[in-house]
Formats: sequence, structure tokens, C-alpha cells
Amino acid sequence: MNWTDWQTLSIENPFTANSLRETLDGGQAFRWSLEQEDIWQGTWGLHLTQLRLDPTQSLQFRHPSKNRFTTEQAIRDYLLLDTDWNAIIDQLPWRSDSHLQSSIQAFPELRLLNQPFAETLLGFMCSATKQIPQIKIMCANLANKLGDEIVDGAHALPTWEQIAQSSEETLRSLGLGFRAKNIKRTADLIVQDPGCLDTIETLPYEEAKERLLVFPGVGSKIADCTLLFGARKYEAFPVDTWIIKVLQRRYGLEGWANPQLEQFGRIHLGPYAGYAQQFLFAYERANR
DNA sequence: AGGCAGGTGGCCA
DNA sequence: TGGCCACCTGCC
Repeated sequence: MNWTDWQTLSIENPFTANSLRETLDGGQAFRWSLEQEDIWQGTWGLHLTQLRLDPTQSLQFRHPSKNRFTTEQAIRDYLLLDTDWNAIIDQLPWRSDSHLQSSIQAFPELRLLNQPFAETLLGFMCSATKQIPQIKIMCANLANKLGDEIVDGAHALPTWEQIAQSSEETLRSLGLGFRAKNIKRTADLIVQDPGCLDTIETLPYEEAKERLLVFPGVGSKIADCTLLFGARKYEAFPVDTWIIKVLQRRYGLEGWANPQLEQFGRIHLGPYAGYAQQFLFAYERANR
């Protein structure tokens, strides 16, 4: 494949190799992989892009020459390069929370992504009781079998309309397992109400979550991940197995039920609880 | 070989 | 509300 020349993205606070890996491949998105040494290749929407840190640690990108759709601005929007993350970190309660402080220090420049809402929902519906490598395989199968071709055999994730046109059996053949039934039923609901996802994305957090919970196979955790990584609802605090471990071991919350853990997260961590969650999650996984 | 994995929903008290 | 369990599939 022919690629454009590498172009440098100017950033206030550059990534480290570690924080770039954790941001792209730490479980927010399931469509990035290490293509060559130190070159990340990923897909979102109809974008196909490679990223690397050059020898001076500057972030650079390139895209297939044929894919004129991908622009620097599209990448800046996806990576949220113009968000002042340090100002947000400053509003987290790290001054009174030494474990949070350690987690933040362990992953300097870890960021949240701004992914397309519809495909964020799809990715996390695949994630139930699966580890990241398996989720990535499911997403790749969905894209290759049902999604539009971007360029030279690279495919986008399917739209919900494309999924609705497939059978549950087809979805099962892509390795989705018991998730196939709910993903198919959710696709049917979305097709019945065109534009509903666009609407949900614009609603305030509480209302948006309520609307997502209507879809079969979407519970509190998947709804929160979708809103945090696909709709910039930073108060969303996904409670997964890793965060449960953190809250039990580091915050002494053994025996608390999930709804209470969610409430603790939102109250203790505040309007950017989801960003704090990402640091706690990354730090816990790094020390497993 | 059996248990477990970034969950959810149904059923029971 | 709280506890238990089935559910696909692949990996250890």
C-alpha cells in the first residue's frame, strides 16, 4: 500500500511510547495494532491511519495515499489533541488520594479517545466477558465480513444498518458467541428508529445512559464505556472487574454492590470520574 | 480437563 | 435488593 509522507502533529504535551500504547490499545478502542516496530495502525469510521513517535518523540501520522478522506483535523479530533488534559487532571482529587496520584504518575499523557458513537457501542457489546485480544478479533471479523472497504482490503466496522441486514447465525459465525443475539436485536431496534444514536449522543449523561440501557445486551458497564469513549461523557464511571479490584483493595470497599461502587466513583472522583477511571484501570492492569 | 474472561438478564427469595 | 446461574468461545 502507498502511504503519504509522515507528518508531525503539534501537541502541547506529547505522548510517551507507553501512554500512546495505553491510549490506543489499552481497551478504549479495539481497532489498533502494532503494525511494525513502533508503528501503530488503526481504523475508525472510514479512516485508516498509522501513528508513530519519531526519534525526538514527536507524534507523526500518515495515511494511504488513496484515502484522501483522512485529514490532520480528523486525527486531532479523534485523539482529542486540543483538549487541555492537564487542566482536567488538576481537577481530579489526586491531592487527597495517593493511589490516584500514583496511577496518574504511572501513565503521564494517557488520554481519552473520541470515537464514533455507533462503533463504540458495537465494540463494547462485543466485550462482555472477553479479553482485549478476543474482542479485537471479533471486531476485525465484523469489519472484514460486513463493513465497507476503506482501501486495499482494509475495512471499516459495519454500520448498525449493515448488522441488521445480517442474521444472528452469520454473527455467530464471526465468533460473537452469545453476544450475537443481543447485537442483532439491538441492530433491529436501531434500524426501527433511525437517528436514535445521533440523538442519544447529544443527550446529557443520565438521559443518554437511560436510553442505551434499553438495548438488549447493554447494561450499566457497556453503557458507561460507550458514553465515555464514544460521546465524551466524562462523568461516566464504568465499573468492570479491574475497577472492582481497585476499589476493593485500594479503597477498602469490599462487599459493595456495583451500583454503590458507581456512585462512590462519581461522588469521590467528580465530573471527570471517567478520566480518573482510565488511570486507575491502566495502573491496576500494569500491576496484575 | 475445567475454570475463567473489561457483563447481562432472568429467576428466586 | 441480593444471590445465583446460563450464555459462546478461546486460552491457560
